[in-house]
Amino acid sequence: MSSKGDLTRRQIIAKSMQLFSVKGYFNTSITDIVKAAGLTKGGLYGHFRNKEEIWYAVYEECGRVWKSVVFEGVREIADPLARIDKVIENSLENYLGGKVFEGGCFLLNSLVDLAGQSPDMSYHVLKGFQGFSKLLHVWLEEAEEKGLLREGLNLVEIANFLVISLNGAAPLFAASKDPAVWRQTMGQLNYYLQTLRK
Amino acid sequence: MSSKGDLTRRQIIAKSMQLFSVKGYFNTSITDIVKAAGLTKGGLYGHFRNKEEIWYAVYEECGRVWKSVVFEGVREIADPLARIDKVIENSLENYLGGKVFEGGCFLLNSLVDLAGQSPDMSYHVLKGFQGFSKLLHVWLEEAEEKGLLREGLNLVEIANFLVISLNGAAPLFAASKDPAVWRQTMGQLNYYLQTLRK
DNA sequence: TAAAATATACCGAACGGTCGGTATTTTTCT
DNA sequence: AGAAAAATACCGACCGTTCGGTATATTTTA
Repeated sequence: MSSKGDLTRRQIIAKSMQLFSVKGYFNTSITDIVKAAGLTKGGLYGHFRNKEEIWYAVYEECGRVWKSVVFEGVREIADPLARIDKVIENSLENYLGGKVFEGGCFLLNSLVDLAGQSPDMSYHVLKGFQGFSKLLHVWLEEAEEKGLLREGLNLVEIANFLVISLNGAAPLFAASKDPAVWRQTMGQLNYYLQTLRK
Repeated sequence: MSSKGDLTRRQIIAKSMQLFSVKGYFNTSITDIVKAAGLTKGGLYGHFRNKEEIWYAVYEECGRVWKSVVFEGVREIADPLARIDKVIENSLENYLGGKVFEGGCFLLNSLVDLAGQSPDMSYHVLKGFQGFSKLLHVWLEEAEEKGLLREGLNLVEIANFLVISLNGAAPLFAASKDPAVWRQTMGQLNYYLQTLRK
């Protein structure tokens, strides 16, 4: 399972994830990756057929990392609204503000980089964000059933708005490196969610 | 003033703006621009010394376009909160949802593309967003002085949050092409601003 | 006809990707 | 266990192409 080649493959993915996050997919060259991973081109192409295949591997790994950070300590929270609070906190403080990526977020970078260019790849990322929104939506419905929310709210719209706001914080934090970006976003999203409560 | 060369220059800027919006700066080649503008390389390099200079020209032009769309019909609004409402509506419905760009927003694309790569260029874009936030902040202060807002609000944080949310809508709309993205953002930001009123 | 604008032809560097060949492991056989 | 065989991992040179950019020739405009 953990043979030498497997380790190298994981190293390629890890380094590529960082490079794609900072430089973007198109502006990261195979040479960049190869240098960062301490390899040569020939070595790399023994593990991946082409550059796109590296992206898909990074995407999967990034999804795992994202889930582990964003949903940490969430499952055991009974109150669905507190669960959402926790996910927002994890997303901003730990995922974005933490040391997950050196630069901007790989997922958002990919969305911007690939939109209107590589439909297949960007579709994957978009589906991921939609899945996230869907999950928040389910939790909001759960909150509604428990009578925690005010009447007549558009839950789909609220879920999407949360995802959109979280996404907006990413590029501005990446460019400014100012923690105030995610702190203020957290503050306002907390307030916003508070206003939805009964 | 409107000599043939001037017209060509404007054409280069217009086409580059579209290409940068869709493909991003690094993944747009000079050849792409030249083909779109109906020129050859030699012709282009008579107008710009290098690719970066094209970006700066596009940035300035984009700023003009952005202002003209986002602040349309805003000056004559006396109520500062209504002014903010209008700017949000213009940003989402006309700037983002309108036909200003074929793909994503050039400004956000630049922020993502250039962050951690070209400090000079990304600094320009960041300053622009900060200026936008500052303007919203001034309007919020005006609203506070007029007694339109609840007490004890963090106006800087609110202004930044508005900019962040507007920014978050851009990549998701660019990738999905679904107008619901900006419509729902508009709905929730309207609601959010409403809760701040006295 | 002089100047401005554009086209042509080309440069060196870097791109993604391939290839033959060589270490290095891992498996198989005795 | 230890040698032989097979599979794996890796290197470094090189492919065709495209990159941003330049020098010069030709056309167009005023």
